[in-house]
Amino acid sequence: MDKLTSMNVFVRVAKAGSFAGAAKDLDISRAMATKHIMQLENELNTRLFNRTTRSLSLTEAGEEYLDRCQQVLLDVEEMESAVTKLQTEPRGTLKICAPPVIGATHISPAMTEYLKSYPDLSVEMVLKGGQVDLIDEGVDIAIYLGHLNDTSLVARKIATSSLVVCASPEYLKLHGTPQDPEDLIEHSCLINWAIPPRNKWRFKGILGERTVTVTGRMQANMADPIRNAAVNGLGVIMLPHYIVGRDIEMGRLQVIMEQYGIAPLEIYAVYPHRKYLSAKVRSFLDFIQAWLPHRIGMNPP
Amino acid sequence: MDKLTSMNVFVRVAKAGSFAGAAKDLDISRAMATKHIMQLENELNTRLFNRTTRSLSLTEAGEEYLDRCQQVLLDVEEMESAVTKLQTEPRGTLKICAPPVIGATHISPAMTEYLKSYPDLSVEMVLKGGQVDLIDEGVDIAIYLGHLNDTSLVARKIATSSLVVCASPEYLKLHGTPQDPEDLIEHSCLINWAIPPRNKWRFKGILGERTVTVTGRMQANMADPIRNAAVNGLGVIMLPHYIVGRDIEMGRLQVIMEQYGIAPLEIYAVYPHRKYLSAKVRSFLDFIQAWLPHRIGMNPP
DNA sequence: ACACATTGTTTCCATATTGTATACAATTTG
DNA sequence: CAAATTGTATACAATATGGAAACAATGTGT
Repeated sequence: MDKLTSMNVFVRVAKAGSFAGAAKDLDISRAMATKHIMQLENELNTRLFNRTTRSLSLTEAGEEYLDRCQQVLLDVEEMESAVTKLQTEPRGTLKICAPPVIGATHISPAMTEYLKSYPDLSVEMVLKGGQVDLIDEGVDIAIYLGHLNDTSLVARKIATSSLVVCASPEYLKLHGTPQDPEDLIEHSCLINWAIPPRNKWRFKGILGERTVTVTGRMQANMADPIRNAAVNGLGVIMLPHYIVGRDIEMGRLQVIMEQYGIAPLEIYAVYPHRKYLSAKVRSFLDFIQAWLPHRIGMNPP
Repeated sequence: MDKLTSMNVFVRVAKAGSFAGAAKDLDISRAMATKHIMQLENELNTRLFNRTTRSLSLTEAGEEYLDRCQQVLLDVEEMESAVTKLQTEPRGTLKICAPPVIGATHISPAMTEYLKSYPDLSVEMVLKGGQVDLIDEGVDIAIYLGHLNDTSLVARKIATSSLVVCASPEYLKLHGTPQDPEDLIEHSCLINWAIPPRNKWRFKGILGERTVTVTGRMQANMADPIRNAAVNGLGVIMLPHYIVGRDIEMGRLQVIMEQYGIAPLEIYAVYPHRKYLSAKVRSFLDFIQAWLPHRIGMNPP
């Protein structure tokens, strides 16, 4: 009895929640399904399912076995396609993590576009900011803003977005329009800690570079509240163009200090450093790297 | 034909360098060995061995297949023992990387002691300083000195060693004995870039902490040349006790500024962040953490 | 509450596969 | 150049595989 086959049957039974369902999926008899599972249980000397003739649930051991089985099966598949040099299609589940705004506005549309090409692939998106433990959470790819100094994660720059300083017209009318970086010290600058450059805003003018440590009436770890506050006249913000572009078009926000250069925000795709990269990860990285720069209104990196 | 069995046969054949040898190891007939390999080759549509009736060599595809096969087989074994809750003995090969001096003087003896308990385990030691790419090099555990800021590697503090400032008696007679941290600026301080605190020596005296940036006539990326130079009167060094302890005992070096406190050197074992830690890694970490602090002459962390 | 349908399991059996023994050709070694 | 050893091919016995049908257990619908 091929153990890998049995493992596969096990995974399918666990997913289907029934022997009969899995048997139909795999096009085998119900009898064989039980035999495979029994074989595994005998070899492991461990019950994998709690079954009362009518309902199925994984035991604790079964839960762990399932998790690892899937990994092993994927590894084997990867291995075989790598050796056969058959560039197999991405398949399985791609779990991706991104900051909320860019995730919702850009990564997610990219995802749906990407999925069209690969019917055997499904995707799981987690939108949250800050550092994520890729391994523990089983994340395949994370999107990070700005540089990340972590040697055992691999980061690939997939796009850049220009940073713009802006405020609502009302605010500027009330407090005046800052002309120089130093003027910002007197202003209320709203800070998003999740997006570089945080509270150290660096400008490149005719006279060289200048960095201003700004403060203000509001800080947050997400871009949306900050953007909103700025629209409502609470202060000056420095955010990537992809977040405030629309507000600027609509006149809700007004760009200031355009004469100064600001190093653009760099957007990275980050993935765990593995010896062999799975097809789905490699493929999506290539895709997003080609797709994103155009949509985000900037040149490719 | 059980594919995992076939994979195992393949690995054994590759290692033995012959079908007959592997067959004897596995206690099967030579005929079966060929059948297993042919089965794999047929499924993969790829030749794994170049065989001229009398000699064997892996094809390029075979090389890669071997590498991955071993990983998969280990994973499966790990999985089964994890699920069975049988704490299986460490087995396979443990590849460990350590800075040269501590590697030769402490890790290596620990290793031989440790190996006694586990007959199925073999070890591969790489002695080199600096950062190592654990994944690419297939290293299971690396020993680092001082703090490491890499979020996706896990670091466990396994010992500390006090740092001592010392110089040869001849040097001190010739240049005088420094009494205060500031005196060091006038002295030749030999720096080892591989061991913190490098050229920023921090002392804790009655009057608080003081950090001195030292310079001197020699720098190196390994402790030995520095130690040697100091013994030969080239200057003052700050090195962990486990390196210079013997020289101090023998009178070749003389400790100075003992009245100042120096934060001890922290010794870490670092391993890749994986969801499931293999028995051999977990077990060795526990061992070294219990073993090293006593031998290195310091309290456990 | 009760018949029914569906589920997981067991039994039986034809078929396919596995593994060994043996024979054979090719090649190295003494 | 003989002898031993290697990888492979063939034949055959033992075993395992997989499906059909029977069976027992449990929800479900009326």
